Amino acid sequence: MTSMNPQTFKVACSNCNLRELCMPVDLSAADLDRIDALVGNRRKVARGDSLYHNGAEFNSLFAIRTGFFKTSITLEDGREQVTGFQMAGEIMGLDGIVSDRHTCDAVALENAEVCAMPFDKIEELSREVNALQHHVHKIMSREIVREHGVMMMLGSMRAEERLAAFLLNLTTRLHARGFSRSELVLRMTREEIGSYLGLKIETVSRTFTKMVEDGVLEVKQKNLRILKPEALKELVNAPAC
Amino acid sequence: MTSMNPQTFKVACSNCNLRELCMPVDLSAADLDRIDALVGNRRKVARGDSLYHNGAEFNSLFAIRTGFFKTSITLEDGREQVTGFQMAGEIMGLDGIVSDRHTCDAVALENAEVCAMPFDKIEELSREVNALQHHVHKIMSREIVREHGVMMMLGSMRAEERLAAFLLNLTTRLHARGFSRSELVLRMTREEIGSYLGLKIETVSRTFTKMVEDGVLEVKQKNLRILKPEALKELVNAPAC
DNA sequence: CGCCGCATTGACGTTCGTCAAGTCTAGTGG
DNA sequence: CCACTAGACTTGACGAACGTCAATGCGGCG
Repeated sequence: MTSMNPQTFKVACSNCNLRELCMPVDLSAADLDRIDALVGNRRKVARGDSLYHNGAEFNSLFAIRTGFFKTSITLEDGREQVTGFQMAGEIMGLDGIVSDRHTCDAVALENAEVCAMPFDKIEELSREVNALQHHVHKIMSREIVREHGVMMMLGSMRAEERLAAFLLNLTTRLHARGFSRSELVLRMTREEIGSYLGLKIETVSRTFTKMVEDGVLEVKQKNLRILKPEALKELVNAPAC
Repeated sequence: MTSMNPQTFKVACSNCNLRELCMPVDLSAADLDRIDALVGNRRKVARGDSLYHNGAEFNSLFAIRTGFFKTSITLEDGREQVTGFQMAGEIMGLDGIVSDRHTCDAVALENAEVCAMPFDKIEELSREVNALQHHVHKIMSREIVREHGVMMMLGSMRAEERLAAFLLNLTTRLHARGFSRSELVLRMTREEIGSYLGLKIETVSRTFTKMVEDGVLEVKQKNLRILKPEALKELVNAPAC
């Protein structure tokens, strides 16, 4: 066990390889040091465990260092709606600011590590570091815009368009992290994809099958290869989702 | 024309009756004065006109003083998705922060008046007034949580549930502004309701008709009366949408 | 009055959900 | 090493919910 986590050196924003994705660029060395101090502690979350859940006290935002999460809300009758999938460099927990309590569940879909950033410290520091202040605003605005895209998917697209938009979104984000544009491994189940897209698992499965028959995709379990990216794009006239 | 707008006195946050809805409470008189200075200029928007549109340069957030808006995004093929309806005291334009451009269209559904608040001034002042800083964060977080509710509606609810959730949401917000809980006037068309709820206009119409037949609603044009609020609530197990 | 936009209603079609059976894979334990 | 099992996924047959198309109603306004 001990050998699994040999890193005893301090992992700071200043030497984190996700910095461009996560934190503002163009900071002075002094400001960078102060931002390092934001990161209270790092925390491991095992696959299947939750980072926070609906109703829990909100204290911190979380930056994902490694791993993959889903966020979801659940109705009283048990219906679950996945509201998003998050990967390395992305920020979680924004939903908790308004009421000092988290309003959704965040579950790790693979073993993950996050940086916890106490929100009162973020507010304190962003009064002094303008770039941080604006960055926080941008992160929240980006989330609002992302959700507009999801609303467009759910409200106006048919099953095949939704799945195409979803795959293009995933590959775009993975490519920004150095992965292939054409090959990816799904970290979520078909059911979770369906919940996110407002479709039942059978419809997700059938839509994958149709895309394979059309020569657009290769599907082997959770491994996907996109054979015709332009065909996917044609299925979606969407803006930036 | 001149007699239609006789108010030549300065309308400031400090004497605005929407203050509790719009701005932070518990401010010192001095801070309130500074917040007054945020409101650059007021602007009238006639019914059918747009406050901003997709692609336009982002400078300001807008607080609605009077009137009613819709925001929407449009695909290249013309499909429109209404992303929200906004009423007095609510803040518009958050989508523009991330890219310095607005990413949706905001159209007045009735004659409206808004306060334009230059965003750079908001950032400047919120470095000094902590309550304002936290308030801005809360507003953005609240919008994110609201959109989670919309995703739940679009992804997991049937037509009747969606309409019930929509009506309850409207009456709740109207009641917070001093209007009746049981009577309301729809400012939007059936088609706009449908776009927001991911339904076609015929389905919206039929669902209204069914609710009337069930004795839940009275519908006369855009005038609604809710006869059985508990029946509406039973249709929705939703959290806070 | 007559037009126009919005809304309603009916008949019918399509998409997606439901139900049920069956397959595949990974993991477990004999 | 190989049955056995559980969970995830696929596939087919069928049905329900919603979309589409078309006709009609109805208020408001020039």
